[in-house]
Amino acid sequence: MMVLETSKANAILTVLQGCNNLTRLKKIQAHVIVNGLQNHPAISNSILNFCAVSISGSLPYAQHLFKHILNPQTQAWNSIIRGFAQSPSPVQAIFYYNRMLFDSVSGPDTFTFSFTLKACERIKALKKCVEVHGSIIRTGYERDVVVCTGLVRCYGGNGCVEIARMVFDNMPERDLVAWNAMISCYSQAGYHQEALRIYDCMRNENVGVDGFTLVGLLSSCSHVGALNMGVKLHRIACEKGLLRNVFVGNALIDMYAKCGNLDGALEVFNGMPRDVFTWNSMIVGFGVHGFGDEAIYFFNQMLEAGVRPNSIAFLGLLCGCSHQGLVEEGVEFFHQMSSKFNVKPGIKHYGCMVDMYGRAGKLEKALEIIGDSPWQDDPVLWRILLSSSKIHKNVVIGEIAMRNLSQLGAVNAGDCVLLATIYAGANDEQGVARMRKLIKKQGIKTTPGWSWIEVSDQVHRFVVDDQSHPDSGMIYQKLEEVTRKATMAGYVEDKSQFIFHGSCSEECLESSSTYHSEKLAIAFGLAKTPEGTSLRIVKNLRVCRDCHEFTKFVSRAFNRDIIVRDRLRFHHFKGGLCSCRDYWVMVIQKLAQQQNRMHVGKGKMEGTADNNNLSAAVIPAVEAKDPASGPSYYCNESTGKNQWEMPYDTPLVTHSISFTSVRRLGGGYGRIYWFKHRSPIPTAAILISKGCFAKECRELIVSLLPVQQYRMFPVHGGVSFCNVIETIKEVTGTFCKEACCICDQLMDSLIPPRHLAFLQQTNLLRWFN
DNA sequence: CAGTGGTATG
Repeated sequence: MMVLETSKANAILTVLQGCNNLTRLKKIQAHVIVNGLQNHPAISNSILNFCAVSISGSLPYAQHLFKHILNPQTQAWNSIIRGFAQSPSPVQAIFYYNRMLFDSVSGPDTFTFSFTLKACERIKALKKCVEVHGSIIRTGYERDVVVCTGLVRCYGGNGCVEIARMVFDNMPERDLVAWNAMISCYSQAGYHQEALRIYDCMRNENVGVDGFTLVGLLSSCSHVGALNMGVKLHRIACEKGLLRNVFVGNALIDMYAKCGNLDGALEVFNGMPRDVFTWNSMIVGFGVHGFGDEAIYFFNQMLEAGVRPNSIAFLGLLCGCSHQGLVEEGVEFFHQMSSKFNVKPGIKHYGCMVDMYGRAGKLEKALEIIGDSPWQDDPVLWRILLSSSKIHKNVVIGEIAMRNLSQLGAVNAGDCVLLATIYAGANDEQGVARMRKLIKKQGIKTTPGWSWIEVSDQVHRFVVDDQSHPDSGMIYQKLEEVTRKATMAGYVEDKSQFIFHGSCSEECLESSSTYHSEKLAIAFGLAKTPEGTSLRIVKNLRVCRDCHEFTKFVSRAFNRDIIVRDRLRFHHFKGGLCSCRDYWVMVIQKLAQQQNRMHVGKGKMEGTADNNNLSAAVIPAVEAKDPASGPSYYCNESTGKNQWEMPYDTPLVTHSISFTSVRRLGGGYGRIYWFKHRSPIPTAAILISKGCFAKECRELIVSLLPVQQYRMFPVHGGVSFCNVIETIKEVTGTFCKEACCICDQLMDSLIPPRHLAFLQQTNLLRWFN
């Protein structure tokens, strides 16, 4: 009999392995039940795992299955956590993780942690990550490579690059994935030099290189304009046969385009399979170089290839049109966006339009665009208009733009400079004086300017009047020589007041800035590279007029090609001329001071970061309500509030708990857990707070507690769950899971109706909001 | 029985 069952079970397991859709699965399931194997651990796990994890599975169904598992084992928990971690609502993974820690006899293992960390990373739950980290250490899994890699990613993704690095450094061994995680962490956080630097360490450890490594490194190369490094990576990609990897190819295209080498980009493009990213990289690449025609060409090719353009394709397209002055085409594309391609224009698209009209001198039209856009309350568009007004010396529109900026409380020094320049152009001394006063009053707040230059695989960064470079002395000496030669070639230093010369670089505003960062970078580059090679410099701001002139003459005097990528576009200096044909004077700040970062995903970020805080967690309990399985909590979708579905006085059986929560106590969040020892009357309680309970709150809580034994417990990230468990042991004298099962600590606003009424009567509700 | 990673726009 046993043998027969085993062979049946094995047969079913084999069929399950090949299962690829839900309908089929349900048939197999029926078969399983017929054979009485529904409690076979391997089979039920396999079914659950398929439903939770597979693309052709079904998470709700997995949840349903999970609910009916009596004592889910670690693997079952893992399946459901993993399923949610990769789902559109990773927050539920954390919900299950918490329940696992509290409700389950099964403890977490390395898999649990790696799935949970993935969820933390995706929803940016830093505090939860810290806490999981605590649990990892406590359970002794901190030596596991995969778990640590998850931690590195999670910390990195939450902006804690240094912490990520610490975890990384403490790992007993690091595999390729771990290195890749560290590289992409640096790269995505904008620590490009570090990303490239760590690659050197990596090479010493013989872990090899794969597509992931290359993508991370290439992304950093494009940000800092490290073409030489990029070319080396290109070679490695060739050797490893990775050129047909779309990710690598796309990263290469982007790198070549951002480093100003469009031929290189084209070459890669021609030899690889393509996806949307590929096309976008080309369109954007040509667009930011001001090659509108080419951008349009690639756009049309993309359509022919049957790829649907998305908002980024249009951004590149409009940017190209705007720079090349293709107003009609740009307008046409802008309209087609929504009418033909069903892509909703975003603020950046509107920005391009304002810029396009503004640049073409159609300022009224630009004003109209802003009026028609949903972003009138955003300073960005007004700032673009202000810049356009400057190009065309239009005082009236300039003042309109400024008025709007000031109404939005968004005026900054750069704006004042722009308007002052317009006034100066109109010989309005008073206007200029007004702006000067305004700048003074506001205090000049500028983005510090810096320039990057790559010299023999090393990226060097300079700021204004930088003295921090080890070769500082040499650099300044060289700069003197360079300036002398440039002057002999005809360069005249333009130290006159920024306001009268249309410079729009913020760097010019920096106090008595004698040596802008790019001059230092140029001097350094000239000193450190062989004659005849070209210099590539990347700036975070626009090139100022003086530096632009300077670079022109340097390129002639030293017979060097100098390619400067500034915030907005490329300048190819050669023989005393610049590819932008001094267009830069007109190329305005446009997107330079875009602040839409603030708008994108604002609520989301703030909301989740706070909500996932451990004891404060407001993670919605979205467990589907299943009438068959008795009272439950659920999240009311329409109000977003968690609902209490259990009558307050329901006598509870084992595995249930009476629970109430108090929010915002003493400046933190609080929570009370009541425990039952197989009896409907709570025998002990634990009060948990993020900080300390306010005295009056404490009194209230204690008066509400139907128990004699209680304990106040401050919670700190990283140890909280363990603290709670320890405390349960202490308070109850034993650690009996059935007796003291904490249910759903996450339901913050879970206040039973009767309790709520009481709170309203006593005006105590304010503590809950 | 299982697990970790990637590109374009700013």
